[in-house]
Amino acid sequence: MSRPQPQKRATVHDIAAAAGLSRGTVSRVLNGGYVSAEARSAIETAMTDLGYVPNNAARALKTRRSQAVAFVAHEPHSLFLDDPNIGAIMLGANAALSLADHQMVSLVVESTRDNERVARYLSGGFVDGAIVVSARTKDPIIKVLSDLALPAAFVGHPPDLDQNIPFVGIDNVGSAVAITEHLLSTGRRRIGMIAAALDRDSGIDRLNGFRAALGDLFDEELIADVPHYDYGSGVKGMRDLLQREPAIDGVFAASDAIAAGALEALREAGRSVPGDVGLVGFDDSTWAVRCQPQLTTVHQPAKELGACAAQMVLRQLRGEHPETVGQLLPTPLVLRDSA
Amino acid sequence: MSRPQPQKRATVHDIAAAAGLSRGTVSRVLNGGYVSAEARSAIETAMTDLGYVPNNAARALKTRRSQAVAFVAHEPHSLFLDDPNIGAIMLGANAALSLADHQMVSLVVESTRDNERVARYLSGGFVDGAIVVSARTKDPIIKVLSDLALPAAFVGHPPDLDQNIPFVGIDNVGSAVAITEHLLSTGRRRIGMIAAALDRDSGIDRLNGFRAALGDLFDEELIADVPHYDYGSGVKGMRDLLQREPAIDGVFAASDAIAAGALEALREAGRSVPGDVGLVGFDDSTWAVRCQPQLTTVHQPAKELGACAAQMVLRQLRGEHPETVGQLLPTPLVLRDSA
DNA sequence: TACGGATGTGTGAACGTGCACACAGTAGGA
DNA sequence: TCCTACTGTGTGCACGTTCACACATCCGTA
Repeated sequence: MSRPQPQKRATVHDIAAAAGLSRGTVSRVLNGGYVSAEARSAIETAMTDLGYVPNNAARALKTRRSQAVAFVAHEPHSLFLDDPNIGAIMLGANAALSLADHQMVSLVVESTRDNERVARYLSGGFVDGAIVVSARTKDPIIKVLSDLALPAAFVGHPPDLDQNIPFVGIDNVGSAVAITEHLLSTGRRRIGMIAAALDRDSGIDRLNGFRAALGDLFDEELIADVPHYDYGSGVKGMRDLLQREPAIDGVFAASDAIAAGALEALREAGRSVPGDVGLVGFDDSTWAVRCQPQLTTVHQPAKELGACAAQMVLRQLRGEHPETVGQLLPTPLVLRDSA
Repeated sequence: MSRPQPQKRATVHDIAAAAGLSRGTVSRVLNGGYVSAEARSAIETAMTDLGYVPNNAARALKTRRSQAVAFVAHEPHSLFLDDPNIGAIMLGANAALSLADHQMVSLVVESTRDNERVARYLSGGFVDGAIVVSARTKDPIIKVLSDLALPAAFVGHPPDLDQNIPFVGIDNVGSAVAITEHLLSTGRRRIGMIAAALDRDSGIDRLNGFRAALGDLFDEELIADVPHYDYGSGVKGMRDLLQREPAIDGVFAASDAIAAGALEALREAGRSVPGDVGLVGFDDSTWAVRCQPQLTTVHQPAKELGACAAQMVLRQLRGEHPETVGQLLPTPLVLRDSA
């Protein structure tokens, strides 16, 4: 019935003409203002009839708003895939943004070259704001954002973060204390930790919490320091610990992926979990339930973190100043079979 | 030294004035055309001095090009996280697009409501093209794309895909034949399959390949049909198979995640792998090396699939018609320990 | 009657860019 | 000498929208 209507898209002019009104009134229907009921309904039917969709580029040009927010992930690609956490954060942010009619544009920073590309992109007016995850200490992006005064929010917070940039995170110290105390409560006394990513706040804080919870039982020798939160690091770290202290009876792995790797190393060394060694992880990711035995771990509300960061950016875009600069989300302990 | 320069961004006018030339010449420097060497260098220094970045919105408005390509993933969120494959495809596409100065915008389709949102988005001129992964048979998005005549490419191809829309994929049938023949070559005779996602080309093709390779040995009873390519489905499917045929000695899992789940079910039933049962997967994802024993599987070039789809869209944007409508990438067998 | 406010509508001017066109100068060939 | 082709540059307009402003109408009240 209807013609294929190949490329012509309806504009405000077209629907104004169809409704017998002016461009201004159409604009007011879209953006709010005084419009009579008849005018509004006439325009709305015209819009559905002609299948009107506002032209984003024109709107962006005039309003100086792109309706897009960058999601900057500072991770090597491989880790991006290996760590389900970051994916969940991204999905949470995406959901919150699209609910507010904003588009998420994801940028992966891997090399220094990428860093420049992203800086140029952020300063190019392509986005109205930015969500940054897993930034490092002394990350150049922190300075870029400060200089641009671009509305932003961090997931996690590097210690040198600008005071005015809001962040959302979890209480890594408190969570580490809680899970370590759980290990202690099951009677473990020679407890080690596979600590990862010590160039980031999350890594440092988990180690500090562990140290604080153990008190006199803490032994520097029982810390294995690995670069990433991944499976391979877990295998390596656990082998290391076993060599240094064969009598080890408890391990706090800085992530579930690391715990899974540790489990493998323990199995290969003939130790049973939780019989010989109690093992706990961190994240409550899909890893936790995949393992045999399933992992006792700290639940990290990844989706909520992303959503919360998105809200923080959106609030700034609405001109509101975030009443809380930093926000910490709760992290319940999840008790399963590994400790 | 330089003033903070709070919000004013340089425009073509500004650099034209700074270089003592006209807007037109600046535009020609940016987009090609006759420009003298002196004029070009004068403009280029003015651009770097003023930190000029072209205004995307204005350019998009004028050229009717957004320089953005949608990445449409038709997956439940949970699967998006569970399946590393799709993440790798996304990263491959992203890399190829940003190399060509295009932005990738990822859209996750989960519910029918999402479907409408995406259709509206695609028809809204926000993107110049679309990459679609894991579309279902009779997916409404196929019709939307055909109607819009939007440059697109599919990863994988539903049988009812429009003849003119290019796709890239792997030879699922051939790969399934190859891996099944490997199982046969190790002496297995009662071979079952955990088949998944039979509403998609990949799922159907893997099953068909399996059937073809087995010939007379094929037994309908030894097919467990599960909905998704995930771990949980693997556990369930394998339990099912074990109950139907305790003497089963080989299993082809439709994905590595499924194989990992199957491994768990086999362990729980006291069967050894590869001793009692030979097990093979599909994807060569991180799952394959995490398992104990590591999985023999089919390597799926996920990143390349994404990159290839991106190229197909870019070619169309350049006005070239893709010389090959469909392209299949090679999938080498990876022999490890599980069979 | 006149006035001020609330409500409703139309109009012109931008936003920053690319492109068609006009124009100018030079060189080569008939 | 004139015509054409090529190189190089400037100018006006349009892309589709929003926003400030002007204008018009209606009401209640001084």
